Amino acid sequence: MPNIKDIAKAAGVSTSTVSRVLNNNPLISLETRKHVLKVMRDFNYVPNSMARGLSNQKASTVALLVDMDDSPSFDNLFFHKVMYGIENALFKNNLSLVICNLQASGNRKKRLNSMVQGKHIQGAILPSLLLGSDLVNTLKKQEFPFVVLGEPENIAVPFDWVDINNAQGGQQAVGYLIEKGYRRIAFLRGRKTIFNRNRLLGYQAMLKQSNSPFDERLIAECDGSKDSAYREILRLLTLLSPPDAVICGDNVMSIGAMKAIREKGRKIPHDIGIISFDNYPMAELVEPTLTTVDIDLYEMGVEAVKLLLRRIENPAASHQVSLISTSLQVRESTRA
Amino acid sequence: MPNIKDIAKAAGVSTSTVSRVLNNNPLISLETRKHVLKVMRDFNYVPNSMARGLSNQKASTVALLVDMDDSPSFDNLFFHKVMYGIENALFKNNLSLVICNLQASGNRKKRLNSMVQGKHIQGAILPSLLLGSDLVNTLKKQEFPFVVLGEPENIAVPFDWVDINNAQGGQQAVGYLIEKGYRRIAFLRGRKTIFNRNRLLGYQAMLKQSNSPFDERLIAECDGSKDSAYREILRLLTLLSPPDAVICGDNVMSIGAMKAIREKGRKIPHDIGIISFDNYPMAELVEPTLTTVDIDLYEMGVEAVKLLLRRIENPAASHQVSLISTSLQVRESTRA
DNA sequence: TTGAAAGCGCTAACAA
DNA sequence: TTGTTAGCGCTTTCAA
Repeated sequence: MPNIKDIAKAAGVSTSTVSRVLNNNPLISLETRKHVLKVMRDFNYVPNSMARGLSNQKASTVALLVDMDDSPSFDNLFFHKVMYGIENALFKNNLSLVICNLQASGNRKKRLNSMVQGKHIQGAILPSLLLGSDLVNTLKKQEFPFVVLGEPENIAVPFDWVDINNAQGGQQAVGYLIEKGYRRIAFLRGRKTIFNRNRLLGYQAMLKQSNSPFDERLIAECDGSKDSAYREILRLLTLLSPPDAVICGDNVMSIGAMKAIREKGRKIPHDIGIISFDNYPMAELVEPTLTTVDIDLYEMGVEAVKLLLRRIENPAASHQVSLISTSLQVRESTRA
Repeated sequence: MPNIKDIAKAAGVSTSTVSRVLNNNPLISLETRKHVLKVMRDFNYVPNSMARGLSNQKASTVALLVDMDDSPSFDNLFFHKVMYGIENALFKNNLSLVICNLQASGNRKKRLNSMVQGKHIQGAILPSLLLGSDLVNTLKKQEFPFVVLGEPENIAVPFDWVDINNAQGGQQAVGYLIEKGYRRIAFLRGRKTIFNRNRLLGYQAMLKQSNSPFDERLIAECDGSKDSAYREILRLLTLLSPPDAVICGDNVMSIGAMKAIREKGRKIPHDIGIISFDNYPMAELVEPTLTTVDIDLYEMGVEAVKLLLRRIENPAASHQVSLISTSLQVRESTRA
């Protein structure tokens, strides 16, 4: 396996010249560059990433920190798509992605520290869920570049983050339902997370904007499970003036909601319309298929990398936030 | 950030002594070792991974190669769980996991080559799906350590691989159904993959073993979609002597099957029992909930790492295969 | 049981 | 525009 010396010798130049070619240094004459590149190709030369990293004092990897013990956050397609986006964006920048599992069961700080201090990674991307333990402070103190996935809650220090524009999603759902003639739109909220709150805020904002009355009784809170959704919808359907449409926090809740509606003898989408957040495969497996608020998680990953690279480039830059637009995926659960 | 010199100086020893302590070299006296360890702790010292790697001529990472473009293989919980197992097992061996996306759209060989030759990774784990292009040969030729996930098909060169014991799963399903009094057991096979074939083989083996008649007409082939499963089951139910139980290739097919059974007015599990392969969340969301053949993907990841480390340790070792046991997850879709 | 020093492959300051 | 050379932080051989 050839190294830079071999190339230099074969090309009849010094190692620094080869290095410059490698790094696209503009000082090199076109002729020399071409020649060296040819030799590299002939030798099938690939620079040693560790030597490069050591010399440059920076790794060529970025970590995606996750808590794999936390199934709801890790064990779902959400994560996959984000990861896909991240990997692709990193690759385009000659970086590679390392997955680092910060389980609650292990010593998170220690593990992260060994990655950071050990120069294993150049930056990190982590879900806001992981912020609880004072990881942020640790990272901040070391001036280590990182970006957070999902709007953070109650964190004093400022940092870069990216999230889905959940409020916009709520607005789109309401707007579409109104457009289709639904009038009493319920909102089935899942766990008390910040993104569910934002979705609700969007819902309220759109009702107001379209001069529709806002009825607090149409907001149901559940724990995100199928069963709790089922119970809540049954309850809503016994109201004096029951809803004629429901916006569900996610696909799982939608299944509980649909069951309740079916049992009450109402027809979807004729009597009651449903829009669900998220767009998992099951949205197309149920009957009728679900109209969803689709969230572009791939793009969210790409954006996270963008922010991270910006931060690495300029550690002192002002903190930035990116929100990814949502879009409606119309299927059968809303009137045509 | 302290380096090995700082530690050496502070401890009043040479850098080689510090290095020996770092590497658990037994030649170091207990006293010296303790002292050096204390200084390390005081300084919060973490060795630079790149310097180590450069010196040792080997990276501290292992790559999981995936094709993220291929949704069916990547975009599912299957992958998550395997990854979970891999990460954990690697971590226990002071290795970290890098995700490398070998999309069909990109130049796979080139990308892999830059990882391997660039000393970015010490070994690789890849799904058998990726073997098509002659990646194996490339890896083999370089004597690069790798392990394959999933039984390979038609590959001439031998290598280490690990898979779920699918045949065993088929046997368990049949055995349990027979035990519960079902007599005419249909097998709804998904795409023509090797693991579906193995499941079918297990099915046949167990029928034979329990002296149950094997009726070819009870084997239905479909493309793995809900709709094709629905059609096939409808067809089976019109046979002169229709099945009283169905083994489905996966959860999605089960949904189509259940729909067909419901429409025909048969009751699950009374009239017809269902067992599904895989154990996705949706198995618990449908009604009745699905009895499944659970596959331990976490363990499969762990095992893959075990084989990989063995190969790294001893490149000339004989090739090994590991099959992970399946287990039955009993729920409502089979008689109690 | 420990230390001195060369070397892993690359980069960059300085010199030419 | 290119070459010389001193590191980057660690490991390991050889000598003591």
